Amino acid sequence: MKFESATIKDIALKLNLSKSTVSRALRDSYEISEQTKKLVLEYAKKINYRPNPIALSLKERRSHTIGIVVPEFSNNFFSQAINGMESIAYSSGYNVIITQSHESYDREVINVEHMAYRSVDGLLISVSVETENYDHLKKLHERGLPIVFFDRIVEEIDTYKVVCDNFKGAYDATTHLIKKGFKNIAHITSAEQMFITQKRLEGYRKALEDNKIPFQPQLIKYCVHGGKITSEVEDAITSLFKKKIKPDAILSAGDRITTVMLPVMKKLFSTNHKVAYMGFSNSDLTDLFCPSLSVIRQPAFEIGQAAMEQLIKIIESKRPIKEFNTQIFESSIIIKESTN
Amino acid sequence: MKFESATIKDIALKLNLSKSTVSRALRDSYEISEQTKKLVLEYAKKINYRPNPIALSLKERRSHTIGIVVPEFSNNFFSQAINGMESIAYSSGYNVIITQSHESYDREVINVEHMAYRSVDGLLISVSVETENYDHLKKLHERGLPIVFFDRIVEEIDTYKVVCDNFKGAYDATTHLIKKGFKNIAHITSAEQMFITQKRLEGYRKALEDNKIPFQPQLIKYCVHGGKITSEVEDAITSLFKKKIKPDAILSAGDRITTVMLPVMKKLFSTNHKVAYMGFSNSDLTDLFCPSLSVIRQPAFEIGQAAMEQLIKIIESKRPIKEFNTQIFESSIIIKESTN
DNA sequence: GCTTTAAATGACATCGATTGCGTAAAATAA
DNA sequence: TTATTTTACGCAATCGATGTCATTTAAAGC
Repeated sequence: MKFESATIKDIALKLNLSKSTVSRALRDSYEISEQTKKLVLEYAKKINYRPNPIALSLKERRSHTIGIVVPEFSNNFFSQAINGMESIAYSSGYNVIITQSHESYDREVINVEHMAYRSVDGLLISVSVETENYDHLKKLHERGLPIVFFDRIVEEIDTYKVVCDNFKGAYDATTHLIKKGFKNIAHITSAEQMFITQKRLEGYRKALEDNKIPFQPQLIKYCVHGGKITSEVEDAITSLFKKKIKPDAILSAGDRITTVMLPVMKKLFSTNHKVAYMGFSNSDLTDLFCPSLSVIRQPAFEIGQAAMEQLIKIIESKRPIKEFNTQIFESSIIIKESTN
Repeated sequence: MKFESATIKDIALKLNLSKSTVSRALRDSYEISEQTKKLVLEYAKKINYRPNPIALSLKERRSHTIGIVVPEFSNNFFSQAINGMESIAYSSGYNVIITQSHESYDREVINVEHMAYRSVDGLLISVSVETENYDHLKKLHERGLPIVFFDRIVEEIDTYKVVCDNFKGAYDATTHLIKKGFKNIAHITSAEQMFITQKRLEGYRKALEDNKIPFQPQLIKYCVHGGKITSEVEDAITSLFKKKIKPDAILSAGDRITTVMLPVMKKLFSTNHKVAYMGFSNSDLTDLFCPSLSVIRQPAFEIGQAAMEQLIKIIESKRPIKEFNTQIFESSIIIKESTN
């Protein structure tokens, strides 16, 4: 099955003109007489002519398409960020292609390369939890592909980055828990090597320190798959509650971990085990939970917008940009029943 | 900023060969001597040569890319369906491009046309709630673009379709509510013109009929934006509870409506207003709700897989396919506290 | 009536890769 | 030795659109 489209050649043949003339008429060139233009435009409309973007991409080496790679869009933070990106892209005349890495390094490499070699003018990416080697991105970046990182950024590649103040988010949340009287605050977080994991941990530690609560390493649990695999969260929780000093509160880093943690707790402790919960989450549904969940919410839409704006700036700049900054957005903590 | 890649020409120039020879060597043609092949392959590897997919698409009029258009991927049904589609596409050597219509007819038209004219070999689509005119799809379909519909299908276009048994889903859910003793079962549903809305309503009515419960039209409320706008759900609920016969149960059609309905009820009736809830939803979080939610769950992943399989079948078939069928999957009802 | 000049249009190369056809050189057959 | 076949490669067209550089035509100038 093949999908055929009208081309400039069809118009030229029909009207007994050359391809060049038709092309110029369509682009409203001053060199073409009004009469001819009218003729061409009318016929083009009649046969529903559309320029073939593939041919244009080949010629112009531009596709007006931007690639987005996120771990998963069932994660609300990412789907909201994508909405922000789309809003900017569409109003700037760009289209958007989206793929998921499913937290897999291999899939991320495939997607990134497919997009790069397939035409995108630039790339917005939040790396997978597995990604520790950045060669696939470095290589493309060095060869001139504009890249902007958001949320899960790669420190060692010098370009624009857009993140949330993860330190402060975790600091504020931890402080809130401390103020509520919790002393043994566990922190279930994502893979250790991730930049945002480190920042969140720092915020957590600083809050403890500022409140003169000793840091207990055994209260920190890493989930190497970012909570994608339920059992890792289960293992983390099990091992936390095996210790003689049991946590009275849990701070979770990441949407996935937050939402997986709750059913796991329910499953493990059928009785009303009183533990406070607080977590990073952009889900709209946490209010409906039992108990309703206190969360750290990130301005995902705005982060997406900012990242897209920066990327388009790079793409459209005439000369290579040398100075890059990192935009930092504030998250907000929303207090509900789970930390009472 | 431009992103430059090595081309066949670069290799040809360097090795003093013609482009054709290089091309054939890379494709391991029998016409090329082993020696030359080795030379070319080695140099290609050295400079990290990749064929330019844009040029290939132009030439072959095939892109090995499939377009997916869904209303929103924050809707779990769609994100799960997409995962199913990706799994099949990747293992068949296709890449996938995804866009959201955001339940907007205009955006859907733009996305569909962008994809069609941009290169996709085929299209998987679930139409937006606003879409009542199908010309944008008909036009492309008539011109030979392979299209497969899933979930929100378009009846009047003759191609493969993959859906859930919406009639049965609604029938089973309503039957369950009736068996639990509920008599005044309201049905809050999506836009009236949608095929799945009609089927679900039919299932609902049949269940009433089979149980000798009179159908009350005032218990049916349509949300023309499919619940995307909170106020429409609020209005629906308000008007339901204004009547003298108040509903004792609500059956909601659609993920969005289901999850919006609950906070709205909470907001409108702060006291413990005892109403049973049941709804179509593929969210993983409904278990955490207060009360945990009885749902009709659709096999979204499998639906996505099936749709992609059918599409690839059309794309790869040598001769036009004339006979199309509609695959129907069973949904399952999961009983929790909200219908007790 | 012949030259200059502007206006309108066409021919052709280009972007990167593929491919049908043609052909020089080498190998084989007669 | 000459004729034929095989091997190994190059040329050029193609896909759709753009842009440079002619070229034609007509109007204006002398």
